[in-house]
Amino acid sequence: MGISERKEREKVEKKQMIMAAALKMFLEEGYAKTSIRNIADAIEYSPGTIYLYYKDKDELLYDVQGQAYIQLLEVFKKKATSKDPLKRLRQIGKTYISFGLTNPELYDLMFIIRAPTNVNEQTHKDHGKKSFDYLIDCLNECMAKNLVRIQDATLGSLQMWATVHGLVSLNLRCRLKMLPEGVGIEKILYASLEDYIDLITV
Amino acid sequence: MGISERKEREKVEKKQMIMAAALKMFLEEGYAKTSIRNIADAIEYSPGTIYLYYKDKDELLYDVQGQAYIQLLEVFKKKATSKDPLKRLRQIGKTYISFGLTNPELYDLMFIIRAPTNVNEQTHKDHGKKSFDYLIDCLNECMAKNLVRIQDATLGSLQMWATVHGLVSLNLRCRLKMLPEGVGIEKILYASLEDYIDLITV
DNA sequence: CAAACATAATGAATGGTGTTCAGTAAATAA
DNA sequence: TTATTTACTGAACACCATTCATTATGTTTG
Repeated sequence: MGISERKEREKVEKKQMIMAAALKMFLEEGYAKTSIRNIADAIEYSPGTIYLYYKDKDELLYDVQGQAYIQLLEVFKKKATSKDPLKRLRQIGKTYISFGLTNPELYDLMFIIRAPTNVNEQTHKDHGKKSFDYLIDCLNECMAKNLVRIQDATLGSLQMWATVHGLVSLNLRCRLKMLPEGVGIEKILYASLEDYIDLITV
Repeated sequence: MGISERKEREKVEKKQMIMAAALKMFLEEGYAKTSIRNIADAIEYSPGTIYLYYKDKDELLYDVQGQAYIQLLEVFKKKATSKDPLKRLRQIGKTYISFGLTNPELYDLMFIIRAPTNVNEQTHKDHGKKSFDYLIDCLNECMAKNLVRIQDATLGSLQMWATVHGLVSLNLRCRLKMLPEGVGIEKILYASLEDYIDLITV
């Protein structure tokens, strides 16, 4: 009997439909301003239905975060492909900043906001590791070729990630207003990254 | 007639009383979980009264943020006082990380969370600038003595701030779970800072 | 085919939230 | 003493996340 299979498929599809609607609304209006009722309205179901597929609003966020991590990794794999590991390191950094600048709401969901009750550490452990490993691998290659002044790839990756995340998140939260005006903030962020990579190169 | 003066004083005192209660509860329970009603209960006034002193919950946050910036600057002035600018730079970085680790909720209020409706850019422009200038001055002194490989003090300060903020905020949001376990996260943060300063020193 | 069962969806109800505002009480001025 | 200003109240409004008894639909069994 293929009925239970079909039902299973429909269930998965409906869950994806809910997630897609939620993601769209999170990006357009922000997580906080998107209510379960709004999502229910958008997909033309009652609020209660959403709770048949997601335990609570947090759970919905975790799913969206996982999706976002996949997106980020895909962008890395598309944009940071130079054979030269040092060039690739620059590409990774640029791609990350560009990702944060062009998808501010998505970036927010992934790295900045806090779910009302908890954080799903597993989401970040699992998905986050893949992107982080992409950086570690690149840095390891740089180290093997003696291109960078870094002893530990993990520590070096953490430092570079902290730098770009710091830049992006401070900008997203309008905490860079004390910088001299006139010059475009985006230019400054990229320049700061370039400087950082110049610092670590031999 | 000193009556209006007294009234003015009482008004200021009451506002401070509200802010103190709010700050206490923000730190204990977090901004989101603290309701105007809770604050009103704590100070034994009705919810409506709070709106006589603060336009909305956002405004209350801005006031708390201003207070927090003052605190941060005071810690800098107390803990980062070495005559040697390079040592002072290390002290500033350490102090910042320590501030974020020991006051996670306060750090959250200042640099991570978003007020429901807006961000008061002026708060960060004004208060933030003072702390940021403390860093710029230090870096300028390092540059004058040819101690660091940095061309632009503002850009250099931004980079260093991004690094420490990145470290602290990623940790606060449990985004460092992919790091090898066992080693204390705090140690790693401080080590990462040390590495960074080693990088920029001549 | 009809009855029994399983699944899916509903939507009102609960207990919260920020915010407003007509009404009241107290302090001051006339 | 009366009038006026000021401070405060707390019920009311429109929302929120979440729950759950009820209903509707689809599937299986006798």
